[in-house]
Amino acid sequence: MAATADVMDKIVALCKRRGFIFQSSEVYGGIGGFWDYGPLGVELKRNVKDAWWADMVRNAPLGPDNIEFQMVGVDCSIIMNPKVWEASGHVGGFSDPMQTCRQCKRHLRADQIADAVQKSEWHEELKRIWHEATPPNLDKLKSWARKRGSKLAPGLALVREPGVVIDALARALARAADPRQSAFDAVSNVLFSVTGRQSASDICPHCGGELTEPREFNLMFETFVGAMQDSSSKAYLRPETAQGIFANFKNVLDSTRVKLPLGIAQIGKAFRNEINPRNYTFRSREFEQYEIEFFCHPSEADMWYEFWRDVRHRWYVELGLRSDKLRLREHEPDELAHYARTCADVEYDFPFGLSELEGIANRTDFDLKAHISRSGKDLSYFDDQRKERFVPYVIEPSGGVDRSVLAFITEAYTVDENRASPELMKFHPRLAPTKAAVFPLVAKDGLPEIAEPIYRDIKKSYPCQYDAKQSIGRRYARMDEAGTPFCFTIDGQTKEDGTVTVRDRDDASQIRIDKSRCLEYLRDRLPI
RNA sequence: GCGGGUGUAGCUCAAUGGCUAGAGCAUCAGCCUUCCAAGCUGAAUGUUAGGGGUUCGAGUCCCCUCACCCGCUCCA
Repeated sequence: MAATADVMDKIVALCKRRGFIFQSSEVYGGIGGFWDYGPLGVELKRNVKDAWWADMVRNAPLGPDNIEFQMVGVDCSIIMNPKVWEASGHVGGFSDPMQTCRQCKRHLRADQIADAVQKSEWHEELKRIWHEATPPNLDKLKSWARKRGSKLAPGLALVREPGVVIDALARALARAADPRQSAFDAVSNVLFSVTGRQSASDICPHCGGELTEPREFNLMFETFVGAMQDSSSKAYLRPETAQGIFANFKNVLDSTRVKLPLGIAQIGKAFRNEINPRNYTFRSREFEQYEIEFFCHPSEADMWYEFWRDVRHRWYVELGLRSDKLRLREHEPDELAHYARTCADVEYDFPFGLSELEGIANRTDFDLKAHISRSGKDLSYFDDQRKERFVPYVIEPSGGVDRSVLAFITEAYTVDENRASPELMKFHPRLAPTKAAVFPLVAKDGLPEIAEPIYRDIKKSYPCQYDAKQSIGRRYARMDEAGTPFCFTIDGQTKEDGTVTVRDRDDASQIRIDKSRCLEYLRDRLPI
């Protein structure tokens, strides 16, 4: 674990040193959960998004049995009518009331507490002792508190202040007409706290300690539309781009002559007020998503789900996530969100653990039906072939752009102690921020005069750097850290036979090609 | 939000409560250099996170604030 943490630290350091990723507002000490992309990072991220848009939208793959289907894009506003988020369930359901244990300081979801208490070992034992005798044996309870209790539930009132609690229990039993009616659940609150006011839902399942009041954690950022800040002007920054697509489903149908099956794609920012952003850019409060909502007939939903799951997994592999760190994992039925019938995650094993890059879900007709019901608009679809009107099912491949970028960075990061410059970034050439560099071996003897036109020629087609300063080794090393796949070097031999060397980033090998063929060399190795 | 840790140059780190806060690496300039962070010379770089206090004197001790990191929680 120490070693893997070190790897992440090295990656973070390289990303800062070379200008991939900076902490947002760093001059003011930073701000948690927000990150900036530097000159190399913005090129890398743009390449990732461009590759997605090119491969998924403009040149979408053929469907099962080579079905050609339609794929279009949208770019929706970040702030939408708040009713969108009421319909989608985000206002009500996208928040988790949390409670904190005053004793052990654990943070717990309020809706899971009562259940967890019932299942806890200390609760089982208390219950058993209580029911063993009639009336309950208080001495036995007292000795349990001293021994087992102090281990299992050190935060429990009965354990912390046995005298006070046992007295309170004795009084409660004396008051009861029939001790047998003093069912465990009815008086158990006395066991839990000296005030007797706590119930099983206010007790820490781990240590028996008292919890704070439930606190609302709505993960949506709030803002106000217009200058007046009151409840009527409250709005939200979108927590996902998907709802913009659902809200525009009818607009797209009515304006573009598309037919089902139909995919609508969007890349854009989304915002979630995470309780605790962690793991570098992985869990950010402001992040970018690429999402497809793929609308189809309900009877074909399973087929399209499998299709998209495999297409999306393959896309990551083809862009360089070749190691066994990339995994495709089907969700277990009990893991599924309320809106999803089936779901698979594309996961990457980062140094900080296996984490999700993208989820592919069968969302059924949940979202469209929610918007039909809330807005009163008819969002159903009439299929001319089938002569049938229906609410489409939706397959949703929803990926995190920044998470993918971090995975590509992590996979590309390579340490080779046999090289003079051990650290390098082996980006897929399609993703590499800079595609090539041009160096005169020395900054004299007419070499710069040969190199500069080559650089200017390449620059018209590909991001390219020119560098004549310092030793050649240092220049190669800098390009290795930037992940530049190819370096062209002009040397003395260039003046004699017109050839330059091409140096390969991954193995530092060199070949000579004619100086007129540099651009052609790149075109053969870079798509588009 | 709670607990723990950290905060000195771009990076890694020094500096017993005591002189003008130093060193290596990196950066930049010049020289040299015909293929892998080479060599020589030189330069630039700090509100010691911010604020307050104790003291003759604070990077160092105390308090507050801020930020980041690690747990609890999270899923694009």
